[in-house]
Amino acid sequence: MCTMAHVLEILEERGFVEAKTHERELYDWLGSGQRTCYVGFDPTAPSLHIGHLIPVMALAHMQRCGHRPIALVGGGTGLVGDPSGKTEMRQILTAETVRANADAIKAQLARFICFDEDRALLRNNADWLVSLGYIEFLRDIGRHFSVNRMIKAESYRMRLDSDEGLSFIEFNYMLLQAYDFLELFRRCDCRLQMGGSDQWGNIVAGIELVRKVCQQQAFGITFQLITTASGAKMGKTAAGAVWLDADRTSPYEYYQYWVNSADADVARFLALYTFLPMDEIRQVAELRDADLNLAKTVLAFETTQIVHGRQAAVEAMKAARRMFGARPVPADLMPSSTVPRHDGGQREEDVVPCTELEVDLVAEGLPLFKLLQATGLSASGGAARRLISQGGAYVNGQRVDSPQRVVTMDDFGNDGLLLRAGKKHFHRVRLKKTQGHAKED
RNA sequence: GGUGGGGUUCCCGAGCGGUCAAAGGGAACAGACUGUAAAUCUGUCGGCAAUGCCUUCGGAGGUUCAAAUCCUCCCCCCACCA
Repeated sequence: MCTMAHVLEILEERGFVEAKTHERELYDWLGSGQRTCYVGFDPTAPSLHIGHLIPVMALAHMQRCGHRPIALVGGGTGLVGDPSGKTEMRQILTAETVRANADAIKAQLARFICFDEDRALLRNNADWLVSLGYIEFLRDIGRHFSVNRMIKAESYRMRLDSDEGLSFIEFNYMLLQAYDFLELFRRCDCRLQMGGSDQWGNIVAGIELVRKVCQQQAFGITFQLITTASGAKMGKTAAGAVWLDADRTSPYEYYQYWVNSADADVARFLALYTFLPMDEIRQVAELRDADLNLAKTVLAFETTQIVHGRQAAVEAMKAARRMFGARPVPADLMPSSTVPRHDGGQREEDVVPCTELEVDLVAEGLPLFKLLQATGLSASGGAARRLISQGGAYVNGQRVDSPQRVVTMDDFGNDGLLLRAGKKHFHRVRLKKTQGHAKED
């Protein structure tokens, strides 16, 4: 257990914290022993995405400082849907979906947090919420809540003022989340809840419930809403969210998301999304212009390594280096990073997205726009034709100038054919023997 | 339950019988410039075997040579009133 650094100082220094309750008492409480804290995750999808990373990293820092994090999967609250900060009503999930999603999320959390020997706990609030009796809940919990206060809460304001309105089921969400806190306090001596800034109202409600019911002090921390330098939410790309699940977002794409970070975001993201020491991260301030790309390499490598493992991260980096010709990271830049500093052996593993085509399809010539469409580089034939006519299509590094371009066997080398759309989107196409006459070799 | 206002292409939002695949903005994509950055400028932005054809304006019918635009019924949302 590391005792030299106070977790609150770490979280503050790295830019996580937006607000906290009872600052003095919270600081003392966290500094005087092993504590238990929790963050809730609604299992609305079978994978976490980059937007979830802040609370996940915060839990990881908690554990690294010797505390015991609880990841609370909202199997019960997921059946209700949190309206906080949402402009639209959540889709209501079935119990089976919630259960499956919770299992998947647990596996992903394990990449950040060690669950061995109860060093961290995973709980599902379905365990206590689903069996609640309505009348009993109203009498025991509901009586502690003032509707007057609730409707003034910022978290409900948006929906209360909107055209969409707020349904009663959603209005109850605050009570359920407050009740979660009470249950975790009782079951696990958990006195700290953390969450996004939109969770402030729900967290405070829980703190008050613990005080009213148990006469005990509990605490809350909310995190900054992290946006990119251009103001966009984290993890939004044209293709949708950037997922932690390798089947939804490949390690290569994940790496690319991070390496494409804006200059202004690099240092901030290193602090938030990696575990590298802050004094090394501060070096980034001295980098200028293209040198910042080196820091982006470190950022992308570290983040990818945490989620997908070292092997995948190395491959993603090598692929990026091959495609974009990035320079190796010098030894003195962020030395704590385990990013490979030199080009290692020439592995031919290719993590660039790859499609296999049957030889027969190519033998008589395949229009390029069809191929662009088939590989997903273009959404439709029309989009592919547009891409070509705008000069954004490349075959083996050569810009294609004719919309009539046909791909033939001559375009395929040992590595197949490398397609490129625009500056950043690569796709490899390999040939496979057509079934039926696979005998020639 | 009453009255009024709405549901338009990824989002916001015009259109209110033909000239509408549907203004404008945003997002996105491509090009130029670059550093796989930002900003800027330019172009594109429903689908297709493409000087044409097909699908789209909450749903189902109807009127008309012609409908996102008019009529009928239905579904959903909002506001005020009860």
